[in-house]
Amino acid sequence: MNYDYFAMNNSRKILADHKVSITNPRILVLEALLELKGPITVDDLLAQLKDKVAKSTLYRVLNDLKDINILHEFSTPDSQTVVELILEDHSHHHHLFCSDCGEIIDVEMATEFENRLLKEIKRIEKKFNFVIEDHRLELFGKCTDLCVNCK
Amino acid sequence: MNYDYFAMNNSRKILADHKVSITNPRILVLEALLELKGPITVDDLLAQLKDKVAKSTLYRVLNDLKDINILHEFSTPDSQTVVELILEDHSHHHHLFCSDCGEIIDVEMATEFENRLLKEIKRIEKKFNFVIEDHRLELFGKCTDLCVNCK
DNA sequence: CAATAAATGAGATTAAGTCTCATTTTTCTT
DNA sequence: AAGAAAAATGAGACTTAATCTCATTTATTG
Repeated sequence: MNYDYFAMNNSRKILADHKVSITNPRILVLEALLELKGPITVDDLLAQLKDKVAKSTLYRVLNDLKDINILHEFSTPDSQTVVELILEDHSHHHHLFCSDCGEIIDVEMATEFENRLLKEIKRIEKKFNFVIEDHRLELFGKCTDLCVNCK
Repeated sequence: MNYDYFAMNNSRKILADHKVSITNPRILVLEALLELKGPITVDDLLAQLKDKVAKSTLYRVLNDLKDINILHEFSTPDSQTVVELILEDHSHHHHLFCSDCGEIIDVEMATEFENRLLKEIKRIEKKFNFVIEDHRLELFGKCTDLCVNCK
C-alpha cells in the first residue's frame, strides 16, 4: 500500500488495497480522477461520465471513496461541490480559486510556513481546549491575463 | 461609518450607513446576528426567526447583507451554510469547527503568523501569476470534555 | 459454478435556496 | 404630511444537488 498510484494509474489496485469490491462504475470514476490529478467539480465529473455511470451511482461511488479516505470533498466560494483524490503519494496541499475562470489549483505552501502554522495550531488547541485534527487553507483571487492555468 | 456596532446594537444605523432601505425583516435579521456576535447556521437562524420573517425573505435579506459586504458566508465540513456579520470593529479571524458538538468558534491567529502567511501568499501570487484577494483558514477538531465552548 | 452478498440504474424523493407575483411597506417629492 | 413611485415582503411554486428505493445486475466466496 505504498505505490505511485497516479503514475501506475491502476484503479483496480486502489480498490483492492482498500478492500472494497471492484466494480465498473468505481473503476470509471477512479480513472477519471486519476487522470485529472487534481480537483474537479462534481458537476463537471457528472458531465464527463454521463452515459457511463448513473447519477445516483456517481454520488454513491464518491461517498464510497470518501469512506475509504481517498477522496476529499470541499466547496468553491460559490458553493459548488468539488472532489479530489488524496492518495499516498499526494502531498499535503491547499487550494487557490480563481473567481474569473473558476479554476481550482493545488498549492503547496513552503514547509517552513506549514511548520509555523502547526505551531500556531498548537497554541489554539491549548487556548480552546481542542484537539485539532485537520486544517484547510483557501486562497481566493484572480489569475492575470498571462495566467498559464487559465484557458 | 466607524462605530462599535456590536456594542451600540443599532441595526437601523447599519442599514442607513450602507444606504439600503430600513425594513422590519432586515432589522430583525441584523439584531439576531448582532446579538450572536459570531457565526450561525442558516438553518438555526431560520428556526430562530420562524414566524417573524418568511423563509424567502430571510434568504433575500442575507443576500442583501452580503451585497453590502457586511455578511460572510461559508460552509461547515458537513456542508451546512453558515453566516456571520463582519462589521468594522470585527477583526480578521478564522474558524474552528468541533465535529462533536458542531460549534463554530471565531479564532484570531497571532499577528506574526498572519504576517508569515501574507508573505507566503505573495510567493504564491508570483508563482501562479495570481492576484490573491482573500484567504480563509479552517481548523477542524474536537473540543475535549472540559471544553468551555461546548454545552 | 452456484449461492450469497453487494452494487447498480432509473426514477421518486428531499431539502436548501431561488423565483414569481400580488400586496404591503418604505422612500421620495413637493 | 400626503400621495406617487419604488422597493421589499410573504406565500408558495419551482429548481437543483444530493439521497433514497427497489427491482435487476454484477461481484465475491466457497
